[in-house]
Amino acid sequence: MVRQTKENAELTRQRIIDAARQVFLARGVSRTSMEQIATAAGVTRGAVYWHFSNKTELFSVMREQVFLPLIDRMDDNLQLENNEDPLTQIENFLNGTIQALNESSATRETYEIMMIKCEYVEEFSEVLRQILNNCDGIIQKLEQLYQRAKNKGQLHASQDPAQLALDTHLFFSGLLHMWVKDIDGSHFRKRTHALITNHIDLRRN
Amino acid sequence: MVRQTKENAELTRQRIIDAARQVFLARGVSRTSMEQIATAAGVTRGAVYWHFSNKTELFSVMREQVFLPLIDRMDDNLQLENNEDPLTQIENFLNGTIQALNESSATRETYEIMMIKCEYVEEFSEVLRQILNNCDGIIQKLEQLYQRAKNKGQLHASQDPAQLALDTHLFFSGLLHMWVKDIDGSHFRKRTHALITNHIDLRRN
DNA sequence: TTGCTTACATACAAATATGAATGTATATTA
DNA sequence: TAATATACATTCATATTTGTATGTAAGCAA
Repeated sequence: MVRQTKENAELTRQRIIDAARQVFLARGVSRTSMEQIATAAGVTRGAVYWHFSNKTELFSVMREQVFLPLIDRMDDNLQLENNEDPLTQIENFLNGTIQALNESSATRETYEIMMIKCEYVEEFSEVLRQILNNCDGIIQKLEQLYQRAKNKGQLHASQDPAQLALDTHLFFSGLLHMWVKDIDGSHFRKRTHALITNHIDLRRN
Repeated sequence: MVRQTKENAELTRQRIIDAARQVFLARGVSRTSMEQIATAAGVTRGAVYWHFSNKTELFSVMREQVFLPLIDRMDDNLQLENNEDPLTQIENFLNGTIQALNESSATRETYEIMMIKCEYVEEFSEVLRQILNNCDGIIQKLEQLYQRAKNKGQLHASQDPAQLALDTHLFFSGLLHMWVKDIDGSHFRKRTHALITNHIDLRRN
């Protein structure tokens, strides 16, 4: 095969991205060579370099393909609505994200790569900054929801929405990390739902 | 310099470890070559290979030098005592760990390397397993302390020690991750104390 | 003081990875 | 349908890195 149609080329491109994800997952981003990605995708390095200028760009594309939709979804779930029950909305947001991981292997794998199979140095520090920015957004929205919950009398009077938001965000961060790291011992993954319920119930008046 | 005395050799060894930590921190573990470590330590690769058989071993030694004492310290802080105030003991444990990070740059740097500058694949997956094991220990001890707190009436009756322990562990995991990632913007690092206080106060009856 | 060992430095061989250059057959377009 | 651009494969030149092998001067034990 020498020259493909546009559509086929697009398929090849996607195959390369998927192959990259698999090799990143198995060998870590740094140890992965373009040759390994090409082989996994059933093409040569020429094809990989045709579609992506280098490994960093390929990584970015792979990441954004999974993360941008996920962030959108999270934003949606955290959107202020005329909701009678903001606390449950937060709970749903947390559960929804875990559900996304359970449902999509691409999402799961990308998360794992980003958390424990990638070194955030040089070009990759930029990614870290993006992640932190995204965290800020989530924290803000959580705070607004907690404020609403407070206004509706769902919280104890002494609780501060800003602090609650940070606490929930840290809980969620930790949860995602443990979820990802607990690969075989699914004894942790199965508990997530109870953990989330418990976390929210701690706040309920 | 060709042949050092035993003491000097030990100093050289330690210089290599310290140099490795610096280069790991700046370039990530994977991208770091033995040559770079040697140069940073002011020796040649010959010296590095004489003291350590390869990069993985050097990494392990660097890690254990910081982690084993830290884990010991954490264990101590979580030890069951005839303490009147288990909740405060947990609070002190959390604060103590953050304090260790603040006080020792080696600890801080090692944490940063392990969290965002290291890929957990192949030989390194073993490290991940150790970390998870250590987490289990912490969770168990937290649970015991929460049980004591409950017996003493420090908690609300509805709260379950096991769930609280997990929640605190996730909070703490997330806290450490954010603490490490929030390198420049120390706006987060400064809030840790308040966050910890708040987290514990959420549980107080 | 001799001989062995240590604590490195230096040199070597092999493997691996990268980016670019070039080749080429086929889509696509004018 | 001829010209051109595309979608790759192949080849090449160049670093890098690794582990080991060898060299060597000084420490140390007898």
